[in-house]
Amino acid sequence: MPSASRKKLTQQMELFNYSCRAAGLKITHQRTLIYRELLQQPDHPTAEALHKRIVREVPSISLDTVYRTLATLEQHGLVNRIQTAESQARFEAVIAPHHHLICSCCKKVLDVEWPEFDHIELPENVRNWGTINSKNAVMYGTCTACAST
Amino acid sequence: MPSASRKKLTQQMELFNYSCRAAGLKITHQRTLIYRELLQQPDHPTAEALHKRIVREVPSISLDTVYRTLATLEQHGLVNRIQTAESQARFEAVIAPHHHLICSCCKKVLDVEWPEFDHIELPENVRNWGTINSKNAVMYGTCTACAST
DNA sequence: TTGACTGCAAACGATTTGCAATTGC
DNA sequence: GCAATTGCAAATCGTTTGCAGTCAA
Repeated sequence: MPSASRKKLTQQMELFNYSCRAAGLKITHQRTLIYRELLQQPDHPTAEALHKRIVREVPSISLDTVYRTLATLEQHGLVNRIQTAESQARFEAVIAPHHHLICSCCKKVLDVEWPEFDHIELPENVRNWGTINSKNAVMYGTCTACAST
Repeated sequence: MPSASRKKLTQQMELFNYSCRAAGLKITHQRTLIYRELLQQPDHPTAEALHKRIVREVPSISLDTVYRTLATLEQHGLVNRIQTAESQARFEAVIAPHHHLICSCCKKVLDVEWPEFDHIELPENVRNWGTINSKNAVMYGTCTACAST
């Protein structure tokens, strides 16, 4: 790993530790492993995929803990759960607002920024509905890799 | 039911029959019931909710059939599956492009039109990713009903 | 020390599936 | 009549939970 990204990772982990303390969460070995792995994986892994990777380093970690940790971190806004039409949920570390591009074929999820979307006004009738906390765009299609096969 | 909407329903059911035939799907009593119920329910029911309602009319229909039918209709683009962070999937008859407003509290899903969104250009980097078939916006918030309690 | 966290195993709930009977075309 | 579809029951799969031991603070 280039030293620049290693440094960034360290910073993000420090922020994670800080957020945990602020939320009253203990900083356990497992939580650290899970969050670090999530930061390093750009591919929105499922709980199972995450577990498989971490087990290589720490064979004793259990899948339940991965699930439980992700749920806890999600509750505290440190992790996002992405529900697609697939059976399994996917996760990502919360970094910056962005949107998702999902390949209907291989189910891979790609992050995209879309400032034009972030800035447009909400539809009118939303106002009397209540308060919006977040809005998100999801695009479905076929990626070039799948299209070429 | 006012006669106008009854007439509309009949039209939609005729379209359904037509689409089934076009897709090579047999028009069974159960499929008709399920699709009609879905058309009449504006609240994006879950498979179970749908089943509960239909059982009143036809006690012999099984939950499996509801699941199977929804999956079949979804494959043929007659029904949309809406996956939220909830455990259960919700369904809607495909009518016109629209977007979703989800209350984080009561989990109810409301349809909204949002032509401004439909018309904005896709983010740039999407073009080299592949082909987009559809795009959809989801907004999360708290509805006034939940906020007032 | 002490309550939060973990691993284990068992439970859970939504959805799917194999099979024999039934039904639409 | 034949293939598609259904109902039934059992299986599956992702995820959650109870409990006793362990660990961070």
